Amino acid sequence: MENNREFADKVYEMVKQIPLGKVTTYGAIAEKSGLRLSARTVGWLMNLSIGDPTIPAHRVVNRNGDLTGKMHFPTADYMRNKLEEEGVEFIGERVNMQKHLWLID
DNA sequence: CTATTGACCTTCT
DNA sequence: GAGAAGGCCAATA
Repeated sequence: MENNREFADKVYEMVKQIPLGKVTTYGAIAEKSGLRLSARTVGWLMNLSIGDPTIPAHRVVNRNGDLTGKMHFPTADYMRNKLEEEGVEFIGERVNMQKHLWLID
């Protein structure tokens, strides 16, 4: 059935529900989706999400707050620029998780 | 169909 | 505290 699809669906749903000026982590999404040890798959789905304006993949960062997927974006500064534009504070090359880390309810 | 890689995270040594 | 390995899911060659 659509069991495997459920994971991707949940990931997309949560990413789409990320409030403006907030960022989340792959682990949080993976864990909330039921795949705690499969954070990598989240990234893969995000990669496929590129091209979908409904999925703000630029708001998804890793546990370190580093923009790991910036290289997969149109431009390396796209992610950083977009987040800054939304009001996200940056600490060097990392996002201020302590302030903008959004956890799923 | 098998093997390798990839936007990660956790745990052991 | 730092480093290395394992684990999961999916896509590509």
